[in-house]
Amino acid sequence: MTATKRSHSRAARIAAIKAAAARQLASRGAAALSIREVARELDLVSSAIYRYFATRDELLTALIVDAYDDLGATVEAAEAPVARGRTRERWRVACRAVRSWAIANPHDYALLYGTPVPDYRAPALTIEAASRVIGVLGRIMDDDAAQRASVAPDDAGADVAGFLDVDNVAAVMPHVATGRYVRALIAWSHVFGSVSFELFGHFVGSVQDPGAYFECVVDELANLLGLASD
Amino acid sequence: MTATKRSHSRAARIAAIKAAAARQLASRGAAALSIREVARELDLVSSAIYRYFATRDELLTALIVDAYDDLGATVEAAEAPVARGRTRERWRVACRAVRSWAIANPHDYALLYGTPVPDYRAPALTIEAASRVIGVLGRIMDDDAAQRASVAPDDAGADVAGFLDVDNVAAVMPHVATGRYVRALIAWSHVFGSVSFELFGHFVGSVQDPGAYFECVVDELANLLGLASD
DNA sequence: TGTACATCAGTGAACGCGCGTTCACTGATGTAC
DNA sequence: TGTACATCAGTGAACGCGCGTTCACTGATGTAC
Repeated sequence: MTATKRSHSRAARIAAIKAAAARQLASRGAAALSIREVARELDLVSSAIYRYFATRDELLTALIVDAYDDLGATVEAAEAPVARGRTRERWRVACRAVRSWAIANPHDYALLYGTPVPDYRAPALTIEAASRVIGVLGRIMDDDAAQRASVAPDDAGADVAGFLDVDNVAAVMPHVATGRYVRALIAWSHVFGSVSFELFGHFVGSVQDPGAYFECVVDELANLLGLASD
Repeated sequence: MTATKRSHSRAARIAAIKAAAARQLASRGAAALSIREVARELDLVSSAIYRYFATRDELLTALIVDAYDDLGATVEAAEAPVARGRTRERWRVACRAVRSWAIANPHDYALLYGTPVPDYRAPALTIEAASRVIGVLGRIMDDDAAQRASVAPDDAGADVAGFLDVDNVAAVMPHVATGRYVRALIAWSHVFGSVSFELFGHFVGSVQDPGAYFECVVDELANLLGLASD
């Protein structure tokens, strides 16, 4: 009982540490995240943090997992209200949500999809956390395929079994034909590729209004996927 | 005359500093690049470096410019031997060259296309240097369009003038119809998006053999661009 | 309910490290007459 | 060709900074009998 009291305040402390660290991440980026600075913000001595996180990397891992989860939840929430059958609109909304989240949280986005932090090795935990967004985008493609199973025979004749993790991909979108996996991966990865290019400054000189451009891209990808128009 | 001697040895020093810095970049990444470490490698005192580069950022800028140039030259060299008319093959070869270069020089690639270095603002110089690779890929698309001007009417009806830097894009590929610009940008940026995903570990769990996958992607992009098959 | 003991949060000092940059300087290399 | 002067490369010490992590400790909170 009192045990719960102590563990409750412990949980609160952990949350406070993560929140402070997240704020620092948001304002100065992952490289600038420092245990001493976190401690300062909480009016603690730096060594106190070690009661909660054994190492800087452990704290960073927690932030990564939280960020993936936040992104996943955001995209889920954005896409949920759209009628299940309107797969193209779901796709659009989900893609927009990814981009908006990235723009609102550029350093978190960079932490997840940018250059890996040097000397940091991502534990399996983070890979699992990453799957939430993948799940949303995959489910949309899958629902579309399920609705119109007969329509498009796979044109990409390539035998994909040799170079994809077919089981994993199939688990995410069981109704999508194997021959369309490559396009699905292109569409999925391109969403992040576009956002990265925008955030990292590679559209300077070619794209003036990234928001409008992104809309076009999302529709082109929907075409590539053969999503039903509406 | 003797003036040239001094300036020659000066140029050699600058080259040596950049080479040492590039080695460190290659082995530990941009964040770990340190003027003191560079000086150590050259058996110099750290302050000596300031005779040649006013600041760490200036050195970093030089490395970025060199890296863009190296990438550009590599892709140009790879694509040059292919007959000009075989645009699809040129596209394939150029894309492969981008990927190979990235794999061979992962830290340079990350410096160019990954998360921007914190507190580093890229001068216009680097943007100019970046255009060399863009030029190669753009020229291929343009040559293809020039050869078969009549063929594909633009299907993407979007009026692109509002959100692209149409003049700049047109300068790179004057024969490509405005309506195809978005696809061209998708193809171009996706090459880097795929390479980034591979290098940064986001294909773990879905792509087993990134080389084979990349081949498929490149062909899909060629289809998207409507490049003549051969 | 009260006491003896164990657990845990947080302290404060220290270790050992590396960094970018400045500054006054020596000595060699080049220039002008 | 020789000398007086200016330019430049490189030195060595220092400034001031921040970092992650360890360790022996105090005092409060919780547990067992």
